[in-house]
Amino acid sequence: MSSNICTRFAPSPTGFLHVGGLRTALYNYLFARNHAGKMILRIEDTDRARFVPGATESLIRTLRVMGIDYDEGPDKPGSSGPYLQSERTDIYQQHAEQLINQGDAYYCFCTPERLEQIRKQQESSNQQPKYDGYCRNLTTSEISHNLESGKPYVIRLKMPLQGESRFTDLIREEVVVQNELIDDQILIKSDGFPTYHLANVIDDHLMGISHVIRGEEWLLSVPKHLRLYQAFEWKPPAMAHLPLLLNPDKSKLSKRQGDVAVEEFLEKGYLPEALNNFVALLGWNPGDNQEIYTLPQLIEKFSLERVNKSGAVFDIQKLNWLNGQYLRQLTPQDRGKFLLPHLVKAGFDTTDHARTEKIIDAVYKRLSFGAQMGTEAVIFYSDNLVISEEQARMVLVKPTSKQVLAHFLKKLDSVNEVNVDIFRNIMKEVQQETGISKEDLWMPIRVALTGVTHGPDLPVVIEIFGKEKISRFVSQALAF
RNA sequence: GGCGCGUUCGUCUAGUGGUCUAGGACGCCGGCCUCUCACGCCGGUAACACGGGUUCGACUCCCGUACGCGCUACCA
Repeated sequence: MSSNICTRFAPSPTGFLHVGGLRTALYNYLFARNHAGKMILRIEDTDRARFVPGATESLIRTLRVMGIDYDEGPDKPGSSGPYLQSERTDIYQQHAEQLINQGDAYYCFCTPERLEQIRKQQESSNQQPKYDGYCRNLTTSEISHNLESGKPYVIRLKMPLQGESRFTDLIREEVVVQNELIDDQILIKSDGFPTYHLANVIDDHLMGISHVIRGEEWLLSVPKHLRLYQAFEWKPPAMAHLPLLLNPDKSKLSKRQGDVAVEEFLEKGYLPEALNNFVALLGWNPGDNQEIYTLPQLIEKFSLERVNKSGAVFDIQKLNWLNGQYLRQLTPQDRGKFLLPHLVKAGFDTTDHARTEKIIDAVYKRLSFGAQMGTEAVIFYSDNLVISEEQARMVLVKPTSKQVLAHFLKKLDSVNEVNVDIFRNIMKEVQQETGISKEDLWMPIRVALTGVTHGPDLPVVIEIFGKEKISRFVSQALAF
């Protein structure tokens, strides 16, 4: 780890890891590893009102499952800690004071009510809402009087009133913002905690972050951050603002339109590798025609230059396809290990290991994700024939079907057990005796055994069923 | 409203002035395999937002318009 490249993923503990957060974390990880640099996990928990107990632990757990193996974080102490911003308040306080002393920040005693009022005024006159600078020029005696009388205050950044801020983003290139439009951002809230803007600048500097890779929603606050770096006389890190992940209707990806929590995808039986692969390709592409990449391959190929500028729709269909690809690539052992819990979750009896293995083997090619095990394997766990679809019912009422079923049952009675060879023999004999073949021959048996017109190969099904169950089901079908 | 960012098949994207009658993938449609569905294989459908420039030549460069999204909090 000889390079000076260092990235960070800095979520706030307000809930589960979001797929958008996963992508941000992944890009930070890929970039760091690609440059033989390191990555830090920092928890931005300065908003006490939105803090969710357990969220930090959940975030850490999910990142671990996803294989995003950062170098330092709350659970991995290193030289840059502490990694919880709530444990760094002294640092922020100290730096805020420095800013005040330098004249780069000022105390503001305005009440929320006054702030609300000026905002309303500005909005009604179609102006950009912005602090009016009332406390910018308070005299020192006014300030000390307010302070001494215990008046609540915040500390604000003193932004230049004119000129422009320009910076180069690694993804968006040149960005220019007029300074007069930038608010005197609150740096320290009245509860003494810093806002994101102050904390992230101080931490990024102190932790030696070389590249800030985060969502596009932060793009317009970069000038404020740059002003801070300037005031502290620090070298700002390189910036890369990622395009947003979108709902199918192109709005910002949200819970309202399907799942967004990584844990939920994991729960449903999506493989971490597939999720990473999919999410990596949302907004970035290595330029070849490959679709499936291992994590090491992603690391090797990743570059910020190839990150797109525009938002990407999270297309569940493609994820399903990709996850199916990964599922089918698994070794039989891994497949069994991965799919078994979903059989259990569906409430099926898995105590017979050999049988369970056969069932998994019979259906895995039909799955996009693990939870589909419940519907795909249900045919092996029902005790009675249930005809649930119209198509299946139509098969059974055909006269030829009754004929096939009757002959089949008679043949079945003459054997002691059923295996693939015996089954095939019986079918051949039924065909010869009835003159019925192909679909008219096989489909009645399929429907009689499974209740539906689709499913795994019949020989596979009959071997898992066994003679007794086959006989019972066919009798039921005959009586239908 | 103001400001910022963006705009290639329905979706993810390749494309960095001529190789584009625009390539790949998902989806969809058709075919093969087959008792069925799925898998797999083969084929098809479908896009440069619009208008001006610049240039011998624009998907590619510039400007404008439209549309989308983001920011506009004592939230991150």
